[in-house]
Amino acid sequence: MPNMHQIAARAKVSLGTVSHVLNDSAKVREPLRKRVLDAVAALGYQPSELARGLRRKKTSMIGMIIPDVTNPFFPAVVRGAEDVAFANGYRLVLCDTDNDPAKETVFLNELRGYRPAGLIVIPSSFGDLAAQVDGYRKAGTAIICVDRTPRRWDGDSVTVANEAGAYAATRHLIELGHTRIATIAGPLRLINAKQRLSGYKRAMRDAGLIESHGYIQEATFDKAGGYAKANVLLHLVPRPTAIFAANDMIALGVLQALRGAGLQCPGDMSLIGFDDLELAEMIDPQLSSVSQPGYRLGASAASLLLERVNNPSGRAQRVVLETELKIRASVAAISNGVKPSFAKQNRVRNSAITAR
Amino acid sequence: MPNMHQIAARAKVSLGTVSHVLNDSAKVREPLRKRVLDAVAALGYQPSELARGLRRKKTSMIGMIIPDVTNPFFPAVVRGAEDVAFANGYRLVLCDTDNDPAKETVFLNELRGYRPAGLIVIPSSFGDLAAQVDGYRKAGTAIICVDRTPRRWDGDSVTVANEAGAYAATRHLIELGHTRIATIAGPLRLINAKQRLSGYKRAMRDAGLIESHGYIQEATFDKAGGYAKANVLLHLVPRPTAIFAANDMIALGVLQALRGAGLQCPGDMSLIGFDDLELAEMIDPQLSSVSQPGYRLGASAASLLLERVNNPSGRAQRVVLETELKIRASVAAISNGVKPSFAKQNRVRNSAITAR
DNA sequence: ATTCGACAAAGAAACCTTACAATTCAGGAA
DNA sequence: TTCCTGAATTGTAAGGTTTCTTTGTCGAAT
Repeated sequence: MPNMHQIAARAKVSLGTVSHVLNDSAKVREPLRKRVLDAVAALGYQPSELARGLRRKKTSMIGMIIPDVTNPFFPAVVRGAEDVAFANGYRLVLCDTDNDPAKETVFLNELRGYRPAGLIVIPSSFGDLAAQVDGYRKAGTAIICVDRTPRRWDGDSVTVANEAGAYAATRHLIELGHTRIATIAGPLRLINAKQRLSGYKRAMRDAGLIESHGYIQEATFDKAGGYAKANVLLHLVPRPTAIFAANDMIALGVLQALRGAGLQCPGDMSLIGFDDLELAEMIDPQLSSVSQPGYRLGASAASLLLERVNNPSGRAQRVVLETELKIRASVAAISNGVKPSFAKQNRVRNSAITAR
Repeated sequence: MPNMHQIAARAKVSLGTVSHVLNDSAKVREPLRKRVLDAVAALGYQPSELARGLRRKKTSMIGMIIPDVTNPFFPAVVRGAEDVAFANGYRLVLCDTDNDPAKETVFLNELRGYRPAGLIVIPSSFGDLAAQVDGYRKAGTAIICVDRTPRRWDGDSVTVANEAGAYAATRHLIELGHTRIATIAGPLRLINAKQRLSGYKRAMRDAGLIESHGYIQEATFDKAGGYAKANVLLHLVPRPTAIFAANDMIALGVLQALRGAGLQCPGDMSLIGFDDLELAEMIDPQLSSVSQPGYRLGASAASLLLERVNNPSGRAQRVVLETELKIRASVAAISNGVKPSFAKQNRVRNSAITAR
C-alpha cells in the first residue's frame, strides 16, 4: 500500500504539505494542493488510521459494548448509535458480551489498546466498568452508559424511565381488575431490572395489593428465562391472573409456557412486556408492552458521547427518555374479580387499601 | 498511558525483552519475565494495538459490513462471526450500510486505513466490492462474502442454497393445489434475490404453470417493500391464492397488507417466507418459511476467513449451506382448485403440463 | 536599500511497537 | 586456559503519520 512518502515524492512536496492537504490543517497553495490530490488519486492512497491514531493518541473509533446482538432491542440501539457516529466520521467497534461479565472485562481491557475516542456501554455487570473507568478517563476516553448503569455511576448516561414504565404497566393491570399480579423481573444486579421491579412494587402498594409469596420471579432477560419462570408461576396456588414481564423476550417465553400449559392469553392470563419490540404487534396475541425508544437511546448516547469527546470537562449528563404504554390484545379485564379503585399516587402511597 | 519504555525501565530490562515476554516470541528467563509482568501489572499497561498494527502491518480487527442490523437475520450472522472471531482473539468492527451502495463504498475505503486482518462482507451492491477487492488483496487482507456475492465473485464465500430453498417452497404451494402463485422477489441486483426467483420460476415451469402477468414483483428486502408489493398483487385479476415472499420481512409486510385488506391468511392467501426468523413461529398465523442457518453462516464465514488469513494462498472456497422448509399455519391447501400432479424434475422440465 | 512581517513550504522529531542484528554470557570441549 | 556454541539479552531501525520548528520568499514599510 502506498504511503505519504510516496505521495510526497510523486507530488514533489514535503511530507508536511501532504498532511496539511489531507487534513486541511494549514493553507496550501492551489497548485501544490492539486499535485497532492492528483498523486493521492493516482496511487489510490488511503491514510493509515493506525499511524494517525498513534500520532494523535486517539482514533475515530467508538467502542460499543452490548449484551447480545440477538435480542432485537439492542440492534435498534446500535443502529441509532451507528447512524450518529457515522455521520460524524466515527466508526463503531461492536463487542457482544453475551451477558458474560468475564467477556465484558476482556473487551474493556483490550479496547483500550485501540485508543478509541469513546465508549458506549450497555453494562452487563456492576463491578468491572467502574474499575476500568479510571484508566479510560486518564487516557482521555469518554464513556457513556446506555440503558443501564453500574452501581453509583457518576458519568454520562442515557436511560429510560424504567420505574415509571413498570408502574404504568402494573397500574393498567390493576385497573382492569386484576389483583393477583405476578412479575418476572430481569437479573436484579442490573439497575434497570431493579427499577422495573420497583415500579411494579409501587403500583401494587399504591393499590393496596399484597405481594403474594412467589409472585416475584427473577429471570435472565431472554426467552428461556421467561419460559422457565412462567412455568413456576403457573404452578402457584392461587395462580396469578396477570404477569408483568420485565422485557418482551421474557414475555415471549411466558407465551410459550402458556401455550405449553394449554392456557389462553389473555383469557387465562393477561400479559404486559417491556421494550415494545417490533414483533410485539405481530405476534399472537399482540403483546402489550412498555415502549422504549431504542433507536433514540443509541442516537442520543452517540451524540452525547461526541459532545463529551470535544469537551471532556463539563458536568456529567443524565438523559432519561420517556416510555409509553402500548395496550394490545394480550390483556383483558378480569371478569369475576372485584375491581379495586386505584389509590391516588400522592395520597395513599403505602396506605392499606386491601382489595381482597 | 504507560508505554513499553516505562515497563522496560521499571523492570530494568531492555525494550526487546518486554516485547518477548508480551508476545512469547522468545524465551526469557523466569526472574526477568516476572519483573516485566510485575511492572505491567503495577502500571496498568495495555499494549497499543495501533503501534503494534503499524509495525506488523496488520491488526487483529475484522471488518464486517452488513446491510442492516435491524433485520433480525443479520444479527444472527453477526453473532456467529463474532463468537468465532472472539475465540481467536479477533475483534469485529461492524459497519451498517443501510443497503446504501454509497455508504458501502465509504466503509470499504475507510476500513483499509485500519489494516484489518480480514473483511466479512454481506454486499449491498455489485460494483464496489469488486472494484475494491484488488486493493485489499494487495494489502494482504482476506475478504469473504456471506449470504450474497457480487457478480462474478471468485473469492471465498459462504452462502445458502437459495435456488433450492425457493424451489421447495414454491413446490410445496403447488402440491397444495395452488396454481395462481405469485412471488415478491428481493432486489434483483442481489444474487440471492435472483436465485430465489429462479427457484420459484423453475418450480412453476416444472409444474407446467404459466407465469401470469404481474405475478412477479420486485421489492426491497423489508416490511415496507412487502407491504407495497402485496397491495399490488391483491389488486390483480385474477388474484393469486398464494405468495412466496423472498424473505420473512417481506412476508410480514404481506401479512400487514392482508390484514389491511380484510383478507385471511391462510384462508384467502397462503404465504411462505424465507429466512425463518425466530419470530416466524411467534406471529399470527405462524409463518411458513425456508429456514437458513444465520448463526452458522456467520460462524463458517469467520472461521474460513481466519483460515485464509493464516494461509493467504490456496484455492477459493465456496461453502453452500442447506436450507430447510418449515411448514406452519400460513399455508393451506386450496379447496376448489384442481390439484396438478407435480412433474418430476428430471423428466418434464420445461414440458407443457398445464394445470389450468 | 534594508528591515520587517506574513505566509508557504520543508524538515525533523515524536508517537509505540516489533523484528532483526549485534552483543554478552555460561558452560563444555579441546 | 582458550575457543566455540547456543541461549539470553540488548540496541536500533523501521513503520506512517502529525506537529513543531526552521527556512525561504515576497511585498510593504521604514
